Order: sequence, then C-alpha cells, then structure tokens
Amino acid sequence: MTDHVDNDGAASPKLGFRPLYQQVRDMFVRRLVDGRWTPGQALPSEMELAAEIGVSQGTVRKALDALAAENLVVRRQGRGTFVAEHDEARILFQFFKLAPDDGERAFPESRVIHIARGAATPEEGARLALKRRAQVIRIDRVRLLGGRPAISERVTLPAALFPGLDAREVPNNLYGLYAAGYGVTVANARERLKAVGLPPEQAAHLDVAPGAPALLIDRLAIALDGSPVEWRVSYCLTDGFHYASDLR
Amino acid sequence: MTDHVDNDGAASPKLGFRPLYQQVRDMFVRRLVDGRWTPGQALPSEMELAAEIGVSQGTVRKALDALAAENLVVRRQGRGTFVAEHDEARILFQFFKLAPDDGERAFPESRVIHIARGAATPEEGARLALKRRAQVIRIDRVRLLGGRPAISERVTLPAALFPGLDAREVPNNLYGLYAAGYGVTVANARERLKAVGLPPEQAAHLDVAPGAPALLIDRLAIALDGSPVEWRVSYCLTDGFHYASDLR
DNA sequence: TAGTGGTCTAGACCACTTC
DNA sequence: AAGTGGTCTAGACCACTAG
Repeated sequence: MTDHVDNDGAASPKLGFRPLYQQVRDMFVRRLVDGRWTPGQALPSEMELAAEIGVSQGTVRKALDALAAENLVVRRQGRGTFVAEHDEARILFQFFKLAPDDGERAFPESRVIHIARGAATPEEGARLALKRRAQVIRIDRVRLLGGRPAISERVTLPAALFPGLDAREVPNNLYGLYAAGYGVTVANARERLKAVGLPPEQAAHLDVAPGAPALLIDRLAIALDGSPVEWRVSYCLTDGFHYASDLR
Repeated sequence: MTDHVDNDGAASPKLGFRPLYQQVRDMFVRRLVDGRWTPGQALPSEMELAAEIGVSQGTVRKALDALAAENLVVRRQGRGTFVAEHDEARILFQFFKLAPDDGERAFPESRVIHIARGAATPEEGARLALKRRAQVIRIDRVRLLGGRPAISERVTLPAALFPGLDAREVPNNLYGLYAAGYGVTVANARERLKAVGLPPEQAAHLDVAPGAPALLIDRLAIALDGSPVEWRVSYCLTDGFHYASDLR
C-alpha cells in the first residue's frame, strides 16, 4: 500500500498539521505523477473515492476542487471528473499569452530550424537543475503568427527525461508530446519578460533588421512533481500582436 | 431593504439559476461598492452574517471564500475577515509585475512631470467608456527602479470619478488614493505588453537614446462594479529588471 | 477562556448528462 | 431512470488569536 492518509500519530497535533483534504489531494497528485491516472481518463466518482480512501465525500470533493483549481483535472456536472489533457485549446489559453491586437487567437505554426543533443552549458544546468555535464536536447524553431514569422525560440530539455526526442518528428504542440510520449505533465511555468534589440541570428530567422525591438520571453516549465523540465527562450515580434496578462 | 436573496419565484428552476452562495457573494460586493464595508474594516462573523441573511454558515463561508479568492477580503484564522486594503505590499505583488533580475522587489519612487485636465480624446473615451466630450485627468510621471529612472507613464482618469484630483498632491501609491480618497476600489486589471522603440519624449524623460528597446505596458484597471476607472500606458526600460508572469 | 475561521462529516436535494 | 457533480444544511470538533 503506497497511498497513505494520516494525521494524529498520537503526537502533538500542533506541529506539521496538514488537513485531510490536502493529504488526499497529494495522494491524487501521486496517482497522476506515476501514471496510474492518465490524461483524458475519467476518475472514479466522488462516492467511490471516498469509500476507497475512508473519508467523507465532502473531503474528496475539496481535494478534487483543489486539483481543478490547479488545472490538473476538469470537472463536468453530470459527466464526471477527468484528468486534464494538454490539447491545443488548453495550451492556447493557459500557456500561450500572445494574441493578435484584434481578431481571434490562433495556435502558431512551427518550423523547426535545428535539433541537436549535447552537454549542458553551466547556465542550462543551473536552470534545469541538472547534474554536472548532463545531456540536453536543444530545439531551435521559428513560429508563425498570422502567417508571418514572429517568434524565434530555443527550447532546452533534459535529455534523460525525453529519450529519443531528438531523432523524432517534433509536433507543433510540445507539451502534448511531453505528456503523451513521455508521461511528463507540465503543471505550471514562470515567465520573465524583457524588451531587447533583436540579435543578428534571430533577426535573420524572422527576416527583420538586427536590433529591432523584440519581446524576450524566458520561460521555465515545471512538472507535476515540482522539477523543471523545459527552459525556453523566445524572441517575439509584437507588431500586430501583444502579450496578454490579467491581474487579479 | 436593498439586500435581496432569492431563487425560486415559483418559476422554472432551470433558467437563470444562480446558486445561493453566489447571490450572497453579490450582496457582499454591493456592500463593498457602496461603502457600507470599507477597507481595513472587520466584517461580522460568519455566524452573525448567516443569521442576518437567513442562510447557513456554510453558505456564508462559500461566499466569503469566493471574495477571498478575488483578493477583495482577507481571512485570518482566529481573528476574523477583513476588507482588503490597497497598501503598498498588496499593490507590489498584485499589480506591479516588474522585479529586479536579482534582489528584493521594491516599490518604485515616482516623480510627477505634469498633471492636467481636458476633454477626452476619442481613444481615451473608448478605453474608459466615457460619454462624448467627457473630461479626463492626465498624469505624466517618471518612476524610479533601483534609484534610476526606468518607467515613463501616462495615467488617464475620468474626471467625474476623481473630482479635484488634478489640484492635489499625488502620492506614490495611486490605487490607495483612489480607495481612500474617492471610494473607488480597483478590483483587477488587464495588461497588454509590446516591445517598442522608445519615442523621443519618453526617451528624454528616461535619459536614454530614442529608439532604444522598451517594454510598453498598456493597462486598463477595472473597479469593483466592472467599470473601467484608469487607463495607463507605461514605457519601461528592462535593463536589470523584468516583467514576471506566473502561468498556472 | 471566549471567539474566530478551518476542517470533517452526514445527509438531503438539485441540475446536468447519458442511456 | 440512473448516475454524476453542485448546492445547502446542521452540527461537531480543531487550530489560531486575543484578552
């Protein structure tokens, strides 16, 4: 029995107190991490889970609501609770913040320039929390917005996590590939934005003069278990497009 | 009696169904909008509110939890529930996304360049949902990050909402002034970011060459009742600083 | 010690989906 | 009609804060 829920080991109830529903949430996250529950799958009903674990339905509900708030599951009244998928629609709204100044959002096409494997630089190792001289996979690609090249980016991955990815056809939706092909679910990401002059190499890819203003997006993607799984640096032209950010 | 909670007027229960706790939430928002509850004030306890309204404590709890999720109230176990304040710490983390590349976040000093009142341009009228030829207040200022001028921005406000603000000492924390001086609470904001070459006027304010890459932030701030109350356009130098965005 | 919000339970009923 | 998640209630107990 790997799943465990417990609080009072007859010890002091004050220290290390963790609510039952959070323990249940953690248990459910473990099932997602180890692939016991996979994207798209329907979870057992609240009543079944409650009976299995030995808590009330209300406690299971709070745990599932927490997962839904983290976009890890999707709940639909009358149908059930499902493990979230990295389909294009979800990516588009959750992880891709560039939108046309007017008009509908659309998923950008991608054109891979180069893909290779090599030893991590010190910076790559630091960002991805890798051991000394670990291998990484680097993907350089150009992405099209509204039919025009607008993003030049490099994606850096720990090679150990994605064996054979460098010898594979790379799809447009990378996070979908990570999930379906390697069981790696991107749970969240931290982005840092700057305005910079476009370096010559990126300028050539985007067919623009070097030094033109570009939005630099430095993103670190974090997996379900909290470990960094992707480092992505994107240079974006923001002519007719913008980065949308809602502050609540 | 202005507060009202009701569902089934013996009509079809299917259409226009709105859960009780959301109706209670709406009632509470009304109390915030009309100043019956003011920033910093302690709300009555859950039990008192439940008895007053005539619903269970659990329903009041769900309503207050919703408000807490929107950052409109702050709940503290053992102490009570309090109306959120626009103090600098809150602004710093909720509405100000520029952070030093390394080091602690700090609230930027401000230096006002110019304040004036005038008729709204068509664009200002459109952004702020104003009537034709309504008056606006415009504040131009420079803000300092790490002691150096880094942001040149124009703040545009509906004059009707902020009488006399143009003849007043303008503090560093504008949202605090809106709340304390005019009873206007900024509930959320939408930002659009672009990378642009710095226009001559802003370049002069920031003591940088025109055309240098700058982060353009176009922000529309929304009040509790959903109406736009501030339009702000900021040109930011991102040398040693970045715009932080967390994607969940 | 009293009062607050936070957790947990149990059960009834409602709205939505599917068969 | 059956099964799912969503709402609402009522009550017990726990953790935290303040006097």
